[in-house]
Amino acid sequence: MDQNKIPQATAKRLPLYYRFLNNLNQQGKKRVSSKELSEAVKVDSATIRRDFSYFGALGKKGYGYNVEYLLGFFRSTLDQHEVTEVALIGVGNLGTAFLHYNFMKNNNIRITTAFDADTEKVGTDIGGVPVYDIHHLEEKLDDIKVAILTVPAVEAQVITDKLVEKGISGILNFTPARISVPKHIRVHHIDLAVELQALVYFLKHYSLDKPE
Amino acid sequence: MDQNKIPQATAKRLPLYYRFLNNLNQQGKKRVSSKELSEAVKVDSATIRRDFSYFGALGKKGYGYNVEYLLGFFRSTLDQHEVTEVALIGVGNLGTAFLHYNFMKNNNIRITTAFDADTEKVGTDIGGVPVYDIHHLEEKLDDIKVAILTVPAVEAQVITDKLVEKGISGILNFTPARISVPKHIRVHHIDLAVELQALVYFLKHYSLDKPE
DNA sequence: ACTGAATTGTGAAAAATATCACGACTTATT
DNA sequence: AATAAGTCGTGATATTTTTCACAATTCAGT
Repeated sequence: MDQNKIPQATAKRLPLYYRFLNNLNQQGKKRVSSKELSEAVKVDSATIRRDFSYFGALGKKGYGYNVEYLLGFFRSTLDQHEVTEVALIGVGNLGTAFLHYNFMKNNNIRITTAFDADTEKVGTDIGGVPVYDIHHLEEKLDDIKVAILTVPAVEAQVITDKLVEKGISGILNFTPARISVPKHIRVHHIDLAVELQALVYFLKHYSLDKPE
Repeated sequence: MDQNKIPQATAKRLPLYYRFLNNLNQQGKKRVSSKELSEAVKVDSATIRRDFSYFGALGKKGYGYNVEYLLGFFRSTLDQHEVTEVALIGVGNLGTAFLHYNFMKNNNIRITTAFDADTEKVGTDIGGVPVYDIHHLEEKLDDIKVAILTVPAVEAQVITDKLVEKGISGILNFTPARISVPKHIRVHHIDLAVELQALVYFLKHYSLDKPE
């Protein structure tokens, strides 16, 4: 909407920076240099300075960055003032892992609703989140714009279609299926098997001390 | 070691291609075009052709690619002939999800050993994988080169150090901690909270129909 | 055989990302 | 006040990745 100039690669690193700044702040640190931050998050210090510079001059030459100031800045940049409600579809092991994760701690994100087909799970609370019957997806999804998809691959497209119909904006897809959506909806894929296989491939084919 | 010319971006897509070729093959499809594949995996068709071209001329102009041939080619490229044994450290919800995932179906990867600190879990089998006491990591890890790290963040570095000492080559790190390792060891980070937050950020700041 | 439609493989260009390297400024110390 | 050490912000450059666009080739139909 507004800051379209920020490179996607930078945007993907912002949450990471944010979390580490939070840690530093909690440790009572007042200032931090790009070099220190670099060691903590394993991103080149020049890249960090460049990333920050897209938002203006946030630091002081010869000094570094004021942790509290930077944190406040990122808080508003990352929209941490307003809670984002998220639905979780599919309460298997992976889904349950998400339900137990406290996103509120660092991020103003809350999973408010979960869905599953298993009647044993429907009606329970997991990690404080009520689990509804997936067949009632249409009624219970009101106003939620983001969904985490942790269902079996075969269900992925059917459920996606329902989410789309209910006006979802973004989907974090953990199924191996590459789901199809209208082009105004954003889908991020995280494919655990692909990640594992890619790691194995890199180990076998790339010589040591190569980055990422 | 050998094919160092292949771009990293390409290498990361190979497992994805491989899985979809497998699907096609099981469906009995004999040929496929880069355009079809593109729709299935959501990667631009020119990118797919470019990716394949790093391995030589695998297709036929005006025809496309022979599914079986391509599959065989990738099988050997991705070292699918030799089983890769993987250890899983931390049998929480996320870890359990991995233990139930059958990587052998498409990939010749097998989780052979799991570790946890919880005495209730130690000694059990989950998804056919024996769970050992994490304090016996040193004795039971023999010869395993790849580990999946799904422990609480505070434990991450300590356990990593032990893995390094035992000669691990690669770690798939699901903890929010950015672990430190000697530079010849490869670590891939998958940070679930960061992924979720990045998605939310993109939704708020990037206008629609933007890619990835 | 010929024609038209489909599709690859790739040179070239564009776009995105990362890194280098240094002037300018800040702080601390003497 | 002067000096030294530390650090940012950024122009310039390098590297990586994606995309365009088209000649060359193949296939299917007549």
